[in-house]
Amino acid sequence: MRTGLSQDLIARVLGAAPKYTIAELEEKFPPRTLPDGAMVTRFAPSPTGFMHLGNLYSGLIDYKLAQQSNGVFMLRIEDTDTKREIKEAVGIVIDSLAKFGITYNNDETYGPYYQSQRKDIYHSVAAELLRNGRAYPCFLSQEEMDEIRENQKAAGFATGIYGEFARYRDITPDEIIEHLDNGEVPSIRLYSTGDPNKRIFFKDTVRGSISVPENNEDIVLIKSTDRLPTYHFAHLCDDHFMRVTHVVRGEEYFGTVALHIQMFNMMGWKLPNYIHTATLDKIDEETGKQRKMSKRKDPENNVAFFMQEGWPTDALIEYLGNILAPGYEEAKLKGAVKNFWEYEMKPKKIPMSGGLFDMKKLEWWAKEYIGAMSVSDLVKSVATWANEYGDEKQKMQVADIDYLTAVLSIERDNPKRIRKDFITWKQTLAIEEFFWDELFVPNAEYKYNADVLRAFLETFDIADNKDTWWNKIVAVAEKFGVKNGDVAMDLRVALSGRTNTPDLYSIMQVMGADRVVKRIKALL
RNA sequence: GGUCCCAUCGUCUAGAGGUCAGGACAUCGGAUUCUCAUUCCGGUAACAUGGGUUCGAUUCCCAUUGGGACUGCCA
Repeated sequence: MRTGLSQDLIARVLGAAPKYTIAELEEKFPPRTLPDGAMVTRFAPSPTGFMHLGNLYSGLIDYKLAQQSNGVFMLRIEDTDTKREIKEAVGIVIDSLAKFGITYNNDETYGPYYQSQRKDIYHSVAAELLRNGRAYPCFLSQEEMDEIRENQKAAGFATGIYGEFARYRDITPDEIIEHLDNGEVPSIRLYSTGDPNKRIFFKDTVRGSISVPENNEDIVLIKSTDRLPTYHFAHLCDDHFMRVTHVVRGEEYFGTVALHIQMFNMMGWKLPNYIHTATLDKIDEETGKQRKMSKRKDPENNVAFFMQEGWPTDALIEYLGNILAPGYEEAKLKGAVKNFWEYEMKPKKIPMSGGLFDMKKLEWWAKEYIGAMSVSDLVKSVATWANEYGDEKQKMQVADIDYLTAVLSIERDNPKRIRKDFITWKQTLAIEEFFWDELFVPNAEYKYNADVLRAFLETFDIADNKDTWWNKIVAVAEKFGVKNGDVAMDLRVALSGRTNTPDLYSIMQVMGADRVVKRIKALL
């Protein structure tokens, strides 16, 4: 610990006098009164322009934990990196959460929720640290730091500003004033007294007891460039004053826990529970090796991709839910719960090893999910998607809701025989295209038996029930000495242009007599 | 290089000091069906390696190997 700075100097160092004392902040953001066991969590993305799967994954844990414990789930925007900020980004996050049914509760009492608007809080805490000698103003320039790092690397030392490399660690008030008079803006650094030879122990909710070396780096608390806090300092201030009980974050933060514990201890604040989640991986198509999902190479890493492609958002929730709460799938298959929200996840069971994102399994969840939908819900989902994301063709397909409903009703009446070939809204429309004359592509490759088609047409009556209809097909087959299936195939291809379709009778019923006759005649 | 985390079928996982190591997806085979999709039945498939501890280890400990994260005035 070093000698603290005077109030005047603190005001000069920070650019302005701090607005609050710690006691005032404690009063302004009182401990929450919640039922026992209630968890307070937050989803805290930095607005980088899009939401990726990892975001959704950890946000889902946050939300679920709060939801099942009658706690509070907040959305906090970590917009302290002014260099990388992107305008539309926050809207994308909010919109994505809404689409996945994740709602947050940003109570005014604990706001504001944009870190860029919480400067007063950070500066007030920093002032306290400056006052009691736990932090100091640092005037190291970017060039100096680069040089220090290069030298450290060359000498084989750990990089960073610590010990002898922390040149301004013991700067005196007079020297500070000198730099200030010079027009320099300092960063505020932690005055670390940690000893890397000593170890610090903590409990991670997922990984259990962990021991790491103490932190000895004089990490930056307040940046000189914009006087905004770094992630570490914002984490300390925000998660304390927002009264967060469980901090869910990616494992990339694992290495900085020692620092965070150090800061919480320094302030005498209660450490939140930490849940460090594993990254979502995929197999690289080129190398065949497992790796972290990447923004550049993997379009499916962007949740916007799933919405554009029309994946049922709930299916994605189910899939992700089963990953973060192993056992959910079994519970659902057994009928113990209806959906992920009903399943109680155990924080301790969140997997700690990297999971491969498995598109095949996602497809399965999607098929199951759509298979369980009512026709009207299915129609609604498909139409809503087409109107928001679809092209002209897809919008046309959903224009006539009655016809769309008829098309999508095929093979959905028998609960044991629900077709499971729908995966996404987009793909659903695509495989049904032949029902629309504008999109129907006759099959020119297929060798039709014109006699069969002609014979079928002669007896065809749209009013026939399925048995009568089938008997007529059998009769045609006998007449020409071909198999029943061959007749059906001729008709199938004639009507749909495809060799694979759902129930033929249903198709004809939905298409209507005119369309059936017209398409067959076109081949004669 | 340093610090830290992880390791059960192809994938996601369950599991306990003694189990035929269980499930799901994928895959393969069979039955049903006018094709496809369904549905039903069945099969293949795993405890990374080496040392300990123990009557006994895949389970506990150590090492090795492999994978991952971090090592920024980014979060």
